[in-house]
Amino acid sequence: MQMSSNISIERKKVDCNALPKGWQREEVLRKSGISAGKVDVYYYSRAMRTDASLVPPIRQTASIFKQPVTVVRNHEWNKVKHDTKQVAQDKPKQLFWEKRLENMRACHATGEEFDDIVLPKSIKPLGPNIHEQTVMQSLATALHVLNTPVTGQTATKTEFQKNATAYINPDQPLMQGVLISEDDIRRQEDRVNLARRKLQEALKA
Amino acid sequence: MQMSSNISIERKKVDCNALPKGWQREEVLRKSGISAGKVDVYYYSRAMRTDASLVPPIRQTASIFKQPVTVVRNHEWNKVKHDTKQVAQDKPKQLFWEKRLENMRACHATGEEFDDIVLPKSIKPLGPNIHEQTVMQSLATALHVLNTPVTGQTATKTEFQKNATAYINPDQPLMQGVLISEDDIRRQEDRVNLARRKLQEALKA
DNA sequence: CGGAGTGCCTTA
DNA sequence: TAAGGCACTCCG
Repeated sequence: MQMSSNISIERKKVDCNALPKGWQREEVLRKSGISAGKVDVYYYSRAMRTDASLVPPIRQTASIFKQPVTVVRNHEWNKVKHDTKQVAQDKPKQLFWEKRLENMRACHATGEEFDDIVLPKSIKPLGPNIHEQTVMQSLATALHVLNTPVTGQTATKTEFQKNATAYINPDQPLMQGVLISEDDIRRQEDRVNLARRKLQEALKA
Repeated sequence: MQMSSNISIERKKVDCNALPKGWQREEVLRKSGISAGKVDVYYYSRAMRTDASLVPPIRQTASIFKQPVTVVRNHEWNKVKHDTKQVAQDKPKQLFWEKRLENMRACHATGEEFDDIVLPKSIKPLGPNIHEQTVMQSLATALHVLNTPVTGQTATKTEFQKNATAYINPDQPLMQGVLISEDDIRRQEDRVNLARRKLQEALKA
């Protein structure tokens, strides 16, 4: 049986010289359960996901939704166990927040601006005055933030023109629904296989 | 590389006569990787953790807590996207559900009842009319269901007598807080080492 | 943090 | 060399 002599060290960030510049190693001790005492190691290049600078520019004010409330008699108020699971509620989402990025361009450290990125034809913008570069930013954010599939909006173009605010799905980027066919999958498999064969041949030489 | 000629047979549970009653053998075919085609054999002695019959008798009705609600104009009601993340809320926990087990006893298949189980002296019941057999059931359920440490209630006996419902921690069994000292750990290590030595000697003979 | 699933060392 | 068994990774 092993026990750490210092129980307060359960998370530590390490600047590790063996790592490429800008990478960081974090060790987190598992505190409970079957696997208590094991260590999970995480590597980060640049800022973490929770970094405020990577959060899209949605409204920052507090939630207006009602929260569950427990009423207790006065002399017991400081003994009540608060159920943290119920307190955590999502903030309301700002619709069309992508518009705030509309006139901004990414640039090199030198100040030189990047060229526009060209999206595949199957990705079509959806929404009032949403054009290619805005969908690009919307889609990139969705891929970065969502931990569910990115499929686009399900409402039709007509519905969106009638009342975009009513038909928008705020979890998905501002593009028309994208369908991946069996053929698409097969084509992608072919590309991967081709790349593998090329790699094998390169390794032989 | 070996592959089964019938790809649908990649997991099979077998009632094996050579096994003691109640045991089950499962064979799982490895589907990918270097060791694809190899078979892993698992033995189970009773139901798995997810078995519904093992869930303690907590209240089964729906939540009475308020849920976030979105008001929409009438002609659009069937187009609203419901945010599933917000709908999923925990059911309220039934306090003192252990009382439902109070007059029940485990028995053999023959109908013969088990003797009462005697708990260590360090485990003390806590709560209105909670006695040894009820703590036993409360504790057994906690050990089975929790994936966090089982430590007992933190409130004092006096607080519990004053207002059990206010001071109860519903995540923990109905026993007074239990402390494991370094000495307890050392004593347990000694017991394990002794048992190992006995086993070694038995294996030599 | 748990569990499914795979890597790979040990044994005979 | 294969089977057994444990360590480990990966992902939800």
